[in-house]
Amino acid sequence: MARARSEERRAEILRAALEVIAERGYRGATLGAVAERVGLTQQGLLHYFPTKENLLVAVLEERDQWDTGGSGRSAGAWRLDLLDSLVEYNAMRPGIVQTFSALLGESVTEDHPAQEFFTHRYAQVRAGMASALRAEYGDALPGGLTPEQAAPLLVAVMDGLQYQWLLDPRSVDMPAAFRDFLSLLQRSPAP
Amino acid sequence: MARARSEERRAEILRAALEVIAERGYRGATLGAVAERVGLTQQGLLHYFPTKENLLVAVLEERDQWDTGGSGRSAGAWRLDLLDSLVEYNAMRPGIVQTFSALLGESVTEDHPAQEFFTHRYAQVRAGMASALRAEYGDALPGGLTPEQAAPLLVAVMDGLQYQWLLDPRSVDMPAAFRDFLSLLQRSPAP
DNA sequence: ATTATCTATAGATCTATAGATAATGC
DNA sequence: ATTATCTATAGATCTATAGATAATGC
Repeated sequence: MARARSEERRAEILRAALEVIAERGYRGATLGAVAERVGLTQQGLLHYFPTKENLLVAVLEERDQWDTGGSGRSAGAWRLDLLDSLVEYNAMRPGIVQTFSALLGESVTEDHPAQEFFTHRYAQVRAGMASALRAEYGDALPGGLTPEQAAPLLVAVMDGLQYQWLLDPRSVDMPAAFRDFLSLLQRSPAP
Repeated sequence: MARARSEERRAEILRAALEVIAERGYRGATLGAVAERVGLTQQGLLHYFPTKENLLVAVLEERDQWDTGGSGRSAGAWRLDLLDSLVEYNAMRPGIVQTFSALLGESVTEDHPAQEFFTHRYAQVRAGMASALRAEYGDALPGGLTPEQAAPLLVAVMDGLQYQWLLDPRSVDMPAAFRDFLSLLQRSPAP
């Protein structure tokens, strides 16, 4: 029972951390703000996550697990037809998108604790996208591109659209724009 | 002469601020670190920029001027054939790219002082890209897209590639990937 | 015993204000 | 007079450690 309680607490804290990071980034987030959200003192929170960096790592690990579908499945296993719904789903969760967009932005600064996470993750995702593209369209894509060439573009579009959408949701229809990009990757029907 | 000295000083400070922001983001940057880089005390720096936010605004304004080519020309006037060289040029200035990628990331967090800058800027850039695309390719792009639909994708690819490249320059050839994207926008030659 | 929280607090920083001092321009 | 810088410092925070106290599990 105590174990269950404790894990609930950790989950609550992670949820609160996600929110606070969305609002202020990792560097701007304070342990006190996270603690307050779950009704703890800052020192009480440190009982669950001994350092601030520790808390961030836990947030990232949770995301990793989410991406791999909870199972041991590698994060590289994407299916193109599901990407669409992923983007649609993200458009309904601005909070999560904001958290990871803020972290991605911060991660390019020196010695940021999320740097390795993102570097590793993108390498994996690019590889996964390439194989998904190959499965769907074969080796030859429009513009003479290979799946390996298209993969980083696919990832870039997803990330880039998130920033435009977060900054100005009324001007950018993220899911529609993403579908537009996918249609660029299909052989245009013979005119 | 005093005026000239003063403006040199301001320019030095802006350059230093750009560096420090690249290294630690805006929230992580300290006035002390910027001051030290130009041989001033933190209080001495405040003589030129009375608040930290003031300094950031000056950095953004400088960028705006850079984008508009120094003249009064609006930031919306892009030419597609120059985008290529812009990306190539950026690939040689990781510092600048890092500064603005870090700021873009932070700007999606609450009340960030660069939020308005980026929102406004992206609206302008999307419009400019759309008209550049129309000038180059007419109204009908591959995949059945209009220039207005392709514009946000173009911007997204540029931004997204920057993150992937900054995180892992050896795995991502940013200029090549960008050219790949441009080739998707051209009508594929009849097979 | 172990776990969960709290109070107290050390030790670092950070921004910004106040006011002094030196240097420069008219 | 104005401009450029400095020292001193107020006032806020922030992370993390130490150690006490209460609650829970065996």
